[in-house]
Amino acid sequence: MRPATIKDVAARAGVSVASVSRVLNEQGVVGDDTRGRVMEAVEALSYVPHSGARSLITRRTDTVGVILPDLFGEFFSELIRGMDRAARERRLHLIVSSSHDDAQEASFAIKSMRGRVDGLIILSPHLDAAALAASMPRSLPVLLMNGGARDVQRPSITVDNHGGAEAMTRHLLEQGRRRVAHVAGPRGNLEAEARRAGYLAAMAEAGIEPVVLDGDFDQASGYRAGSAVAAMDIRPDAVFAGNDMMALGVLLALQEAGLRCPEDVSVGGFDDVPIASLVRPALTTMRIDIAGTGRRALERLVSIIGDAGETSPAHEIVRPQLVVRESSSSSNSGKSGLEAALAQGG
Amino acid sequence: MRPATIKDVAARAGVSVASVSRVLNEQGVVGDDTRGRVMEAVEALSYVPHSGARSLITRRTDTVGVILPDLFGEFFSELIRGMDRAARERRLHLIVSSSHDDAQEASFAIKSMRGRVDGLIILSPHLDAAALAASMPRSLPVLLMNGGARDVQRPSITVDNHGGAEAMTRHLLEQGRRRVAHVAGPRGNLEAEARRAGYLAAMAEAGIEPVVLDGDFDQASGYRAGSAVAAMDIRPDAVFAGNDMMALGVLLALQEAGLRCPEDVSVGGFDDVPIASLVRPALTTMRIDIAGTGRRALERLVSIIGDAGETSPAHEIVRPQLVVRESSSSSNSGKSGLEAALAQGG
DNA sequence: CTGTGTCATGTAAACGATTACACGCTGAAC
DNA sequence: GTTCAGCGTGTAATCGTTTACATGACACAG
Repeated sequence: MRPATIKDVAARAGVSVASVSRVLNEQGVVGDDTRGRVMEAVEALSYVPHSGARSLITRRTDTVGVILPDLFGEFFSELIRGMDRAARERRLHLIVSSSHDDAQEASFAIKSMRGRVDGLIILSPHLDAAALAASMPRSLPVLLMNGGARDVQRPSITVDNHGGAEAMTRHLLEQGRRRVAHVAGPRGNLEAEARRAGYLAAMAEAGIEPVVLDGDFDQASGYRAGSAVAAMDIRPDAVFAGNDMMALGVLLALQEAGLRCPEDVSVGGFDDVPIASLVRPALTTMRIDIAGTGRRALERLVSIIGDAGETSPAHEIVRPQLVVRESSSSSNSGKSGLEAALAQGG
Repeated sequence: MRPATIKDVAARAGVSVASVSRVLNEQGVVGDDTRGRVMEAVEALSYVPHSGARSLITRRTDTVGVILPDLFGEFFSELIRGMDRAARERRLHLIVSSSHDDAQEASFAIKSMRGRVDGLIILSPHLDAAALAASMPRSLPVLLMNGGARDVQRPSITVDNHGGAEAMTRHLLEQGRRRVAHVAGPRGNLEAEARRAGYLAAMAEAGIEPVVLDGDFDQASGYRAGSAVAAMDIRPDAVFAGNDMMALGVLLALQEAGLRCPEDVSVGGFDDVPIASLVRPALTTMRIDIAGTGRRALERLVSIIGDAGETSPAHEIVRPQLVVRESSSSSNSGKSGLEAALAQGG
């Protein structure tokens, strides 16, 4: 039994397909009588318009695509949640495609989405803007996040990673720490590079020799870096990890090595993922309103789609905010940190 | 400038649209010469077939929908990741729609996806199977997860929550604990109910009076329950939380109250979300291969779509596996737990 | 009674792909 | 020299919508 078409509905209601269409789209004038009979028929046949046929003629799909890197975890799930909410309010659908580790894979994903979405949000922390741009015809509305957006002539939303990293490094220094080490994210990841650069800038400003350890944004690499820190001859008294997940790994390694945080080594992260406020000691970090940023990204994409070609390459910057918690504040009672954690967890 | 159509490609290549279509779909015979010229034209015009037009005639959208509840967090992001991978391998797209708290909202989401997907994976931990079934015409392939799948006549994948809860409770009892409390998930959530029932069954079997505290699957509610446990006159010596996030909250509250885990109170969770192995003490839990289950769900949906109507209502059960970590094993050295954590985190 | 404007509805032409069928050509078999 | 098979290609019908335009009914002014 094939699904009902608009013709079936028209036949059952004893009207023309045009009237059915008018009722469903609430366009043009329709008599009350006609409307009623159409509604009844739609209900009875449980009719749903064929989206393909519709998009064929309207030239819209009411769908937007989201291209994500492989790194999953709390950051991206929060981001998508924000986008999803905003999309629903606008009656848009969201096609997601994750796990794109290199530019080539991402490029392929973009190609496979063209023709079935009205616009695209691309999160590509890897450079290779050229490759990306190549797979995006100018006609396709695109909003870039996380990356070399300034290079491509496209609208974007990026986090001020450099400034955030500077702020965090300065905070640790202001707490009286001197040997502040940095656990960097993966090479080639633009966000990681910017955070590293911000750290280096702040250290240079303070006239202190920087110490950078390698990591790749996941917890295990943070753990390894933390162990390395604990074993150093001249042990750092603070660690700024390139993101929260690595910071958690660092915390664990320090604890494991018998070091107290923040007394022996204070720790800072980046992102403020939900779990950050829920570990002990609660993690000092640079907060990004992740879900809000996702929502904002979708809203901007929608406005770009609406403008149809008016792709003003406006580069919007999200400025992360320092959130001081126990892991970096020596004068902190456990209680206050805990209450903060609880408030956020709810 | 409108995007190129198959006609434009045909014109540029000097062939008919039929040949272009044949080249692109690798169907039927085409001469090498023709093929080459079509490819060239496709490239030059950066042509992408219009998915709507295609789905109109082929009656496929090559897209599957996923309906999620509001509860986000690591569990669902892992699940989606598994689905996404499997979908990509099959050149399918994934439309996700989250944040559906009640059956009515979910029902609406299902309706809005009909007509634009070939099939649907529905995660609805809330009952109201009737409402759901109503919004699903039999013609639409559906795979149910998490819930009252057995009631509706539809294929499903569900976790053996009852058995898992029994196993966990027995494990805690076998460790010599007697006053094992349970932090239950939200009322009306079928998974939560099953886990509670499993706990009650195991306690009855052991002839011990059960103690159930209310929670709603998030960390904050676990924290509240943990605080309550710590303050009890006859304090429980073990807590089985309905999921890992609540277990983390319990751990925090206990620590806060100055109780040691596992010495004073041992703790068990459910799900084995990635973070579970990465907290201290590492969390004993019932492991579900979350990403693998997501993959499996997608694969089954695909096979249902393929069978076209042969909707065998096979109810597949995923059996969680007990993973003992520090939070419940008194004879555990910190080191071994840590190594396990590291191995998993990588 | 005729002309005109308004309102409700119907008719039919798009939209861009797939594919059954028809056609023309070549070469082999008789 | 005819017939036939097989290959490569083209023609045109079809999918289910939306919407510009045509149509018909009706009321009202002249």
